[in-house]
Amino acid sequence: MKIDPTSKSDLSAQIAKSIRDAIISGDMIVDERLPSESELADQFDVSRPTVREALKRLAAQNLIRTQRGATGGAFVRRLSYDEARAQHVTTSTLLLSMNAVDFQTACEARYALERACAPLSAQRRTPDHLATMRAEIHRQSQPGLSDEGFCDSDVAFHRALVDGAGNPVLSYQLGGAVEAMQPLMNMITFTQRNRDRIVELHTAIANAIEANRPHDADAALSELTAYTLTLGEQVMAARVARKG
Amino acid sequence: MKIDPTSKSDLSAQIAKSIRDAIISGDMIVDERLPSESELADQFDVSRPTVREALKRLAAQNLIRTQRGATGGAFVRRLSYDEARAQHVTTSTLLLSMNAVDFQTACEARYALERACAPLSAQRRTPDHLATMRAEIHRQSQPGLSDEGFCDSDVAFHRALVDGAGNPVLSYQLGGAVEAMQPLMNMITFTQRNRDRIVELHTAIANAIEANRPHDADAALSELTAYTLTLGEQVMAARVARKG
DNA sequence: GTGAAAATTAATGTCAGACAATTGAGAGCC
DNA sequence: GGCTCTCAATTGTCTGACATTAATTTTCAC
Repeated sequence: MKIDPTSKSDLSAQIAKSIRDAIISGDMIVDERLPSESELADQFDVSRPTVREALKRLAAQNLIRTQRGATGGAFVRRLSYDEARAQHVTTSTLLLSMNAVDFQTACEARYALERACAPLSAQRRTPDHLATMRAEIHRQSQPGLSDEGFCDSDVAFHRALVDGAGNPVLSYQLGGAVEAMQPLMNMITFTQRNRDRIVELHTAIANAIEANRPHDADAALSELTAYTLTLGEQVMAARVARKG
Repeated sequence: MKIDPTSKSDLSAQIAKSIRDAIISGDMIVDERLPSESELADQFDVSRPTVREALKRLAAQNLIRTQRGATGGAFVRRLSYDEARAQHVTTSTLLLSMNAVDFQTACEARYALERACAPLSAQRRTPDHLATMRAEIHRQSQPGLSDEGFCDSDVAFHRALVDGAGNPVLSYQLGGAVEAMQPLMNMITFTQRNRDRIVELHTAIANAIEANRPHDADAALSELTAYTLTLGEQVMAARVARKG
């Protein structure tokens, strides 16, 4: 294996790319062991620290895991749904916080995605999913619940709704999106929101899911969208009023 | 700043986490310069190579960029939509290829997501989006087009549909999903598919988007979903037949 | 005085070699 | 056979050095 010395990018970036390509293309399979750091250093004709930097890049993307000891080394790692979702949440959170996304855009995206899986959830949710939704609704109606607790419960409720569709790929995609956006939306709206109203809408959603009435679920989600948007506008108006 | 020496994880992982938290929490803002590697080494009481491994981890997640030279260093990087989507595509591709996702599940997730934004696209698409869709349809109907070219065009068509919703957050979420799944689906189905049929369905979608008829767009996408699922079943049947 | 060339400097990028820590495997003993 | 002990392989970390890059400052010819 060779590395292009005329390339502008770092050696460690090139080596990481080379190995990443091998993994993505299927040349290396899950749990396969990579050559040791010394061997890689020889193969790529670089020093061991450079190889290590490359391996750390891959580790940061959950592509490999490393083990110390005699039979240790770096191994191709199976990316689990949970890890993938965690990565998705991190990326989405950063994207939103760094790009001044306006509230309406985030809100629209979040509910558009969620409504995509509500019909499937109505059709296939297990009693477990439904029980989780009911439990979270109950938690949300406790007066002593903190704002953080309410937000967590909100995320858990919507996650149960998404998981109810019984499609892990969908759960990964939407779960990541909802988990990233819900806290941001709660941070904006918690000053203005009426918990009773949200509990009411959540109950409507749960009822529709329980009765396998996709259309009702969609309608309830529409109302929740509209209510959230209204909250956003109220917060904006309050901010303008304070400044003026 | 200090690092817990009793923790099981690597020093470089701990340092990376510490800096990452500072960025996510907003303690460090975009384009802010991190201390130099030597300074970080002093602050965390580790050697420079260890700091460098930590920085490479962050670079792999597009959280920082580095610059050489006198005024160089590591800077907090603004995560762009394109980079975020690229990361999302990479993660999704890996997840799908490593977890033996069955065709039906992937197909269902992909079209559920796409149908979520079709109504918005019908309402808001610009002439540009429509022109892109028409151009890709035309390209797909050229007899000389290679399988790879057809797949690329397919992705471009669906991406235009998603972008037509005019919501960058939605484009990031769905674009990533579609771009990751479409090639996999094409890889499976290209032996069986009928290009004319796909062009026909794409045209129906474009017509519905042009006429702002969300319901028609949804129906056409449903048909495309059903057709794709049929293809998947045919491929499976063919495989069984070969083996038996 | 001014402008271009050269030295300075501060930072990342890379290398070589060493030692520490961990862990599985096999030898040796009972 | 089962237990312990040593050993060897591998990753984790450190030290110190040099190379490379690029902005800044200085020098010096004009």
